[in-house]
Amino acid sequence: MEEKKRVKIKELLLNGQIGSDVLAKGWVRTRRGNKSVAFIALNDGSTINNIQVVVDVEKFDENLIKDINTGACISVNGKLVESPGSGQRVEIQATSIELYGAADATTYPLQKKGHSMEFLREIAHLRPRTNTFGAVLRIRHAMAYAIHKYFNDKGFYYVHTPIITASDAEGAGAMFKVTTLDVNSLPRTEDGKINWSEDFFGKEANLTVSGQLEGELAALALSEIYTFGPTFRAENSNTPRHLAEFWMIEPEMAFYDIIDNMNLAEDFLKYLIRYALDNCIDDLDFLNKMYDNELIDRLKFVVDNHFERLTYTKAVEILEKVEQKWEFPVFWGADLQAEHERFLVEKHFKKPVILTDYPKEIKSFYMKQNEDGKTVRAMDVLFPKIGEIIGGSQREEGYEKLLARITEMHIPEKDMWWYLETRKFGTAPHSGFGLGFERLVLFVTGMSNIRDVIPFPRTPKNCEF
RNA sequence: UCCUCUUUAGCUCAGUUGGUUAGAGCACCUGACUGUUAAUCAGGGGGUCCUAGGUUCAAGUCCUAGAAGAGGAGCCA
Repeated sequence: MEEKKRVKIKELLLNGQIGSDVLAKGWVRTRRGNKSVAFIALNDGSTINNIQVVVDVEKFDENLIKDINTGACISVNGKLVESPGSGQRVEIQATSIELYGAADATTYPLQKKGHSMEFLREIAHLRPRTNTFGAVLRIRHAMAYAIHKYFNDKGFYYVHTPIITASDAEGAGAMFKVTTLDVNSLPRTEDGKINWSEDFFGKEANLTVSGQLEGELAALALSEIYTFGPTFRAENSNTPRHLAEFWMIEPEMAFYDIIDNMNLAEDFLKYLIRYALDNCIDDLDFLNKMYDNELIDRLKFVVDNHFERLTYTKAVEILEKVEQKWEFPVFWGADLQAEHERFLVEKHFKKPVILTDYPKEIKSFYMKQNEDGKTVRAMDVLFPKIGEIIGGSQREEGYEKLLARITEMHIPEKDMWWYLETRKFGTAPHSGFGLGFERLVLFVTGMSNIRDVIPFPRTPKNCEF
């Protein structure tokens, strides 16, 4: 007998030929019906849409049909026919069904009805089988693919920066220690401090908080590069926008000034959102209907409008003039708080905003200093709902100026020797930025909690699965 | 880390001023129904009221401590 090939449900629904014999495999979403006919909604993850399998009950073993309930995995042979019922174009008239795995209805935690996001987080091993997580995971994949495609098409090289690092220089946040020492009996030096020279790397090591500094090294050789990998922050942040383990995209470009950097960031974000609209519309329609009925309009709005660009100084002027009580005072030199950023994006400009030229005191040591001596060429891209989605800057390429900042900010020069050498030998103007991948997926899916756009969220007090 | 709220059936929740045997919808089980669309209809089973201690004749309900979850803030991406 000829072995039939499984066809994905997405393909069957899109291009399935009426009258053809087909083989479909997937997980049962629901089973409905009566004594003589059963309807099975089958999903294999290739699309948010289910295919309807119609079973003439009398032709099948009664016990087999009984076991085909929500969560079961089956293989279906049958004929693809036009559906007489409304709601679907085609359906499979089953001729034989193989049960791969039953799912005991009394203990299977997923129901046909919706569940709360909180409950689904407790069963993260099963939540990919829900419509919502299927949609989110497909969109997440599409965004990862589009990121690589965008940069590849522009001639950027994908550089793998280290995940374990000995430098703690960027100061982006608290780090996770990496060690093979026996924590119950740590080796000590004579003055009682931990003797890291006995550890695996012979010195203190941590999980990276950013690949930027290493990315700069590559950009000062390959011109245009990007990193895309996991990063780790040991901050005790309990918010819907923070994770202890998250993925970050960090392009770094030689010969780009701050304007080029902004142009790239805006074009990049619009490209990604447009890609989602062009390639994930079924999933977006579902999310738009179930969670956020302004989602698609908001995505289109971002694609169609210029991001508002203004300096920090100008933003402070606007905020100072506004008749509004702030929880945190606004004055030149203060870091802008969430309430201020939200006001600018959601009330004042009503569109994405790029703020530039922040006071140097509130920004990192590596940012290029302006001639005014007070500000640096930083840029933050602020989005509605999620706030800062991108942070970036033109980098300080002058050796003396960089060294002065490092000294001022009490960063150990000996740890930064390799970074400083790029300014000593063949330095070049260059720029870059960081995009939090989950923040992007959060915006594109309209989900409200970042724990629901990554398969296995790592947050304080949570490292299950 | 700070502030606020929440925790009762598998899930989502109600539970009055502290008072008899703890309530609903959905899910599940049984039955009915020859084309369903989160199918429908009838019946049934199902409880460590988050944990520990306390007040009281009596605690799901009041008090204290703790745990977990959520929202806001800070930190940031």
